[in-house]
Amino acid sequence: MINDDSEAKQPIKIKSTQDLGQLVREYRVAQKMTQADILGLANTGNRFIVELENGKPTVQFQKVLDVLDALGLELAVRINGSLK
Amino acid sequence: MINDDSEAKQPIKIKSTQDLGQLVREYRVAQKMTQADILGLANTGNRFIVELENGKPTVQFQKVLDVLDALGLELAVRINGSLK
DNA sequence: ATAATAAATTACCGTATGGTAATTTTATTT
DNA sequence: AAATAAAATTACCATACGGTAATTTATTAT
Repeated sequence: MINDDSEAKQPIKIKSTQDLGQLVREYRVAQKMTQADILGLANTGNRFIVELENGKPTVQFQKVLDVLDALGLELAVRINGSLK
Repeated sequence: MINDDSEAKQPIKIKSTQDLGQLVREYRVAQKMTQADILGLANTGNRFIVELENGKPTVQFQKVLDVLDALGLELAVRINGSLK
């Protein structure tokens, strides 16, 4: 491999629930966690994880926060384009 | 006033929907926008804005993105504590 | 290939979202 | 204080979220 530690450590912009789902899945997999692992930590059902990772637009905000937290991720709001 | 430009330009961590609502309201007011202004831009009803600003946990994710966008804000995900 | 593990789909269904629009309450302005 | 504007509340209600749990499909491992 060329670059062992290729995972970007910078914040990743979330423009859509698609972005969100993709990020969650990638990070979960990178962490070698299963969906079931998260179910327990985030207190949710399998349907939610699947729908979240598939980019469902209507997932509830707090539940997303729970899942992100279970993954060791956090959300931040910033001014458009700042820090690009 | 002691510090005229006191608004932090750094990303603001969102730990809860309370944080989110507070931030949205503060930023909206700072921008001298009314709730009604956002209704149009974000294609939503007054109920949503009120509930969002009041920290309702179950607001739908995509709608939140819409409102943030209308305010010129964006969401980012980062690793817990990175950039603290 | 088989077995085992993980992910996705589905049905059932109680509950809650959120739009609309009218009304009330609160805040701001003159 | 009156008037104006903004924010919040409410009722009505169609839509759909999301838990559970079983089933199916896909992926990984032996």
